[in-house]
Order: sequence, then structure tokens, then C-alpha cells
Amino acid sequence: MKAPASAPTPGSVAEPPEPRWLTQDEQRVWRSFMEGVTLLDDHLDRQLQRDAGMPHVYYGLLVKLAEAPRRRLRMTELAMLAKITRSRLSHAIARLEKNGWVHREDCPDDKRGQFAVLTDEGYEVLRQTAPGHVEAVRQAVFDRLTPEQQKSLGEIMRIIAEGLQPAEAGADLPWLR
Amino acid sequence: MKAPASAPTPGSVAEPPEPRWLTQDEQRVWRSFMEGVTLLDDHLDRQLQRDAGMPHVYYGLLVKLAEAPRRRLRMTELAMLAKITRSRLSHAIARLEKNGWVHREDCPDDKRGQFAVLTDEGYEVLRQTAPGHVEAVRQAVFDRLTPEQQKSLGEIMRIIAEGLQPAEAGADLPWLR
DNA sequence: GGCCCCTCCTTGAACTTTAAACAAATGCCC
DNA sequence: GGGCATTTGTTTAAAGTTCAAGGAGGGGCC
Repeated sequence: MKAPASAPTPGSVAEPPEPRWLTQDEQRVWRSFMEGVTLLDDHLDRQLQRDAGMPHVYYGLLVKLAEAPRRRLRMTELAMLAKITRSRLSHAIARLEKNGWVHREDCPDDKRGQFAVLTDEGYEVLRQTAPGHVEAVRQAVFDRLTPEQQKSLGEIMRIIAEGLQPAEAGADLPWLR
Repeated sequence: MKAPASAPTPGSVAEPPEPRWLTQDEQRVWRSFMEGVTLLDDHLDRQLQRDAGMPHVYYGLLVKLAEAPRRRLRMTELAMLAKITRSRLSHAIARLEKNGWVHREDCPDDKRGQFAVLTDEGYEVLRQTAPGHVEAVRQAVFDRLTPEQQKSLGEIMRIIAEGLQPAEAGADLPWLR
């Protein structure tokens, strides 16, 4: 006699459970989210492409490098900080190197390793374009939100980010999850 | 005697005003935001690429079509709903058409016009993959947020989106702003 | 009708991203 | 010291996106 062990829905045998659809409210939130993100991303990409000659992601890479100890980071570390794959980073650095804004350097300790190093020229580009970029971010985001909303946004996005991080430690990105 | 007409900073003559840099707190918010968005976007892109064979944006297009009156929309309208350029949409629809999930149809009223129409096959793909996708969205976002946070997120992102919309009316996208 | 400007959508080239495969170096285990 | 899995970063090709240009139709104005 096989008795039904754990029946989630009365009468169900092996059917996939009814999907947990989004409610009306949830859908509205989700659509606002997607729209906002899309518009904002495009806006900042265009702003930076126009004023700095590079997409937003690339700009972010230069910022990370500028903040790093000797303006240099190992490729893998930079990739993790920027939340992108190493492959994508390889291409990006190649392009930035062609611009003369970054150059690669061998790692003495690990012959496989490479440092991406921000050049003076790259630093200069950053210095000149940073004001315009912050201003764009301010106008699009911070100027429109109350302090409470800003705080709230920070908390919310931190929660979402943490939920998607490959578990803290040195996991690269896509594998697992 | 030329008196300084409106002097924003004491002593300034024609220098660019000191940029309104982000405070520490604002920076933290902004970085959480960018990280969350990047991770979430990549996550959903991979989920849909794996389960539905298309990127998130394309999936969104099918959804818009599925919701439209006769499962069809004019190209321009679809582009505006999805917040993408017509160019991008042209390429996207071409790809979806090759998959047999959408087909184009001439507009009777306006010989320039084109409808993008969701095919039965396209609808079927949507039907089969929607549950997995909502589940992914739930796990990544809604399951982790309190009702208040969800509401807050909706409001915040709506504000940001509205600030970037080319002013309500029928403006396409990039022009102006 | 003829003209001009605007809208609709597409195209092709350049660029960026993704996915999968790979070589080299490291490190561990024995 | 000899494997063997892992880590590091790159490479290739295919897919997607952007940008600028363009063909074609609509619509107003004379």
C-alpha cells in the first residue's frame, strides 16, 4: 500500500505545483523596477559614452582601480569587485589598454597572474569626467529621493545583491546558482 | 564698475562649481544599487537563456505582445513599452521571427507600419517558461523583502523612471535628455 | 499637385557581451 | 618528484547592442 507521503495540495499526485504568480501589486513593483533600471542604465551609458568615451561598466573599472592601493588590481579581484566575469573583464581591459588608460603588468608572485594598472592618462580621464558623472547620478537618483528613500533603497539592494552573491567567498560568478 | 551678479561661491569668477560629490552614505547606496542590479540582471539573463533560449529583454517583448489586444503591437509602441530603441527592437524581432515566436505583419492603415505578432508557438514558449521565471524573480527579490520594502522599492523606481522618461508624451527615447 | 519635413522602420558596421574551450601555472596528495 | 585537479587569464566565435545613415510613406502647406 503506497500512502501519499506529504501531499502539498489536496488531490495532487505528481503535478507541478501551481506557480506562485506575482500579485497585481508585485507586478507593478517589478515593472517599475525593470523600467527604472533600463532607463537609468541607458541614460548613464549614453552620458559616459558621450563625455568619457566609454560605457558605464568600463568607467566603473577605472574607478575601482583608482581606489586600489597602487592603482592596480589582479584581474580576478577586479572582476569580483565589479561583478563581471573574467572573460568580460579581459575584453574590457584590452580595450582600455588600447586607449592608454590602463596597462597590464605581470604578477611577480604568480606567473599566471596579471595586474591591471590605471595609467596617469587614465586617472586624468577619470578626474575630468567624474564631476559630470556624479552630477548625472544625482539628477537621476538622489535629487529625486528623500533621505528615507535613499536609505531604504540601499538596504533593499544590498539584500538583493547578497542573495545573489555566490556565497561570500571566492566563487567566481556563474558557477553554482 | 562690474559688480559680481550672482556669486554662487565667494570669490568665484568663472570657475566650474565644486562638484556635488556623493557622501559616504550616498556612495554606499549607489554601489549597492549598481551591484544588485548587475547581479540580478545577469542572474535572470542566465536563467532565461538556459530555460527559454533568449535574453531577458526578448522575453519581456514576448510578454508585452501576449498582453496586447490581438497579441500584436506596432513596432514603435512595443519599443516604447519596453523602453528600448526602435533599432534594437528591429534586431530583436528579427531574431524572434527566426525562432518562429513572432512574425511581422503589415499595417493596413499606414504602409510604413509593421505589427509584431506573437505566434502560437511563441505563446507556448511563454506559457512553459513563465513559471520558472516568476519563481526566479520571487526568490531573488520578493521573497527577501518585507511588504513595506516592496512598496518602497516600487515607489522609488517609479520616481526614477519618471525622471528619465522623455516627458510622458510620444517621444521616442534618446532624443532630448 | 509639388514641396518639405516628419515619422516608421530597417540596415550595416563597429563595438560589447557571452559561452565554451584552452594553455600555463599552481598546489595538493601521494 | 609525478600526477591531477584547480586557478588564472585569454581566446575564439556567435550573439546582442549601439550608432549613424537611409528608404519610404504620411501630412501639411503653398
